Amino acid sequence: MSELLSGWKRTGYCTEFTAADAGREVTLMGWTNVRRDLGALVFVQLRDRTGVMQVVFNSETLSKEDFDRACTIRSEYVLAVRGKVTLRTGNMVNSNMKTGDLEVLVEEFKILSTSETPPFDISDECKANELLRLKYRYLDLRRPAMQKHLIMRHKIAFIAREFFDKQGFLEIETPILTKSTPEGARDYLVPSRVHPGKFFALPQSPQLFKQLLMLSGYDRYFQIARCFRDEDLRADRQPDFTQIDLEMSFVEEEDVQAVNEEFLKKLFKETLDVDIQLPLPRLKYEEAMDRFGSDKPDTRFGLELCDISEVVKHSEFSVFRGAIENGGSVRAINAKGASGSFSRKEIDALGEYVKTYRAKGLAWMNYKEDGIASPILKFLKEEEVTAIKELTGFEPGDILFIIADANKTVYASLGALRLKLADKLNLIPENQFNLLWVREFPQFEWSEEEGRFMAMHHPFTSPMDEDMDKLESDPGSVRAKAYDIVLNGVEIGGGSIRIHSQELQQQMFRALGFTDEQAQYRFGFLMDAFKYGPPPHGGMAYGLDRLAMLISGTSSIRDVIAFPKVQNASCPMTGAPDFVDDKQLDELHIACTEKEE
RNA sequence: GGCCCGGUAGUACAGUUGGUUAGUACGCCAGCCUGUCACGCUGGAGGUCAGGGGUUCGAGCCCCCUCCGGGUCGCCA
Repeated sequence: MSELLSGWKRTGYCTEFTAADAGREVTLMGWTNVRRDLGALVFVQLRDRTGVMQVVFNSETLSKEDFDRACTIRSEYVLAVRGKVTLRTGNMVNSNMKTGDLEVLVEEFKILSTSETPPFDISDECKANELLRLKYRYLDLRRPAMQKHLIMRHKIAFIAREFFDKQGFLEIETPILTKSTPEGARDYLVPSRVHPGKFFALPQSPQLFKQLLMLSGYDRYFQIARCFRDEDLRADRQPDFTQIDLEMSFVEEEDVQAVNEEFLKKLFKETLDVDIQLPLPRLKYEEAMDRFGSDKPDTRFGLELCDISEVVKHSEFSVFRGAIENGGSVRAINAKGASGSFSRKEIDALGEYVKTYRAKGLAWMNYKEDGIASPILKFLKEEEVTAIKELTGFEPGDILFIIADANKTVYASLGALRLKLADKLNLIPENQFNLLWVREFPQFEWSEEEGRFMAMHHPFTSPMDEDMDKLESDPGSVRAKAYDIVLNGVEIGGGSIRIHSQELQQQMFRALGFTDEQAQYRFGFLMDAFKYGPPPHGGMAYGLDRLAMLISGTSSIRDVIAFPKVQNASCPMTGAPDFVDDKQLDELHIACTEKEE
């Protein structure tokens, strides 16, 4: 059935032609988007990745045999048509189409491929559920919206390569099969055939290799690097994803940030024609948490947090007093003018919402025209209410939401509530791109599960100079030379200045509770290398997928990945992961303990 | 692992209080049609109501379990 090209060459893409081409003989190739059969006249919209062109099969100008053949054309058939570009006039013009003033009158054509009826409509209006689209991803990718996303992703990667190349960065590949570094996320493991019982790990990031490249003297490195983390998925998280990864030698924090600000400026100009003002705002971690309850604050709107602990610390209301006495705090968000925006039922729903973040409850005060309505008013003294009003700017027409708990819980729940409120109150402006740096992250994070401090960024991050002496005496208060780049409340990248002193690195491993033997076993190659003159260095990495997602304006990372995985980390199209032959397992020295029918 | 939402022709949905033969639109198939462009007209085919179990005279609808998808908390150095 499929005909061969036999020397036919495509003149150009479907949308490449204009009125100036009228009369020109052209050859177009593409997929049948829409067919309209009027009996003795058949219209087909021919589609390629640029768009569509109408081609016309006329029974008067084609042989009967050819016209009958044209009548067999169906959706998604692949055609090659030869004919004359012709102007459409009068009501033949379709002003909704880019090529609506043109059509090609077919003189000769080939049906290069036939197609079964696709399981869903290949168009942007298609509402088929995502699982079906992912099962037939190759068809889903024909939709203009998906093509637009992948083209944008390409553009971002291309701009990155162009920019970093011009800045003297070398793109150097690092291994995909590498050594497990269990400090971070779970590793994907690959069994070794030649080393029974031993495993490679897929890289969570090229971190150690890029540091070694600095030691080797490649003082500006970058890579568009595939990374793998065996953790649960989210709307903005895939198990295999791509980083724009870079590292620089002989630099401090500001140097890394300066180069990257220029990159971001270029990126937003060339993708969205948005002008980014430099330098970008810088926010300390502590301030970000205090004001926004988040280390990746969305600064496109207000609703900032307000600490009212001081004025309620002696309150008779035991929930408030208790939280403070236990080392926590009481904080509030004043939703200005939102008094009438929430029914009692909706407020209760917000209370349920914050429980997701382990808050025990949500206190609120609704300042109506006739006074404050609030379930907690009876517990508060008049001067406490007055003080709260003063601190938070609480006025008639406002609603105040208050959470009292451990700081971690207060930040998480109020930070989430802040986003929820902004969404409900339509406070988030469109087409605004707020980029900012968050810096001075804590070096360590206490892990209840492990019963020890863990590196918040990673174990190779340098502490801040002024906190160096507290590494052992007070690890919890040590700040790191670590920074994240945040766009509209999404962490799109992060990095740090690394430790380049062998002694300090050893001290760090000890602070993290590793014995020297454990450190040697896991990171010995790095420690060894550091004996040979590592330069001061630092860098960062962007999540390319997230960047593409935000720049494309979609809310799912799957929209900007050609072949993504679903929530249980499987691929509906290939069926991966899947069982393998016993023979393969034998060769890998793996005994299979679990197998379904 | 927890919580929330969802699963009905190829697709998107409707389906009343549990009650006769499960509907609508698009798509598909056939016929007619020379200017369509959301083509039109006529006719037709198409259902494991996710799967299993239960309650009931009777289940798409109620209950339980399982599977699958989405969101999220934990997790993600």
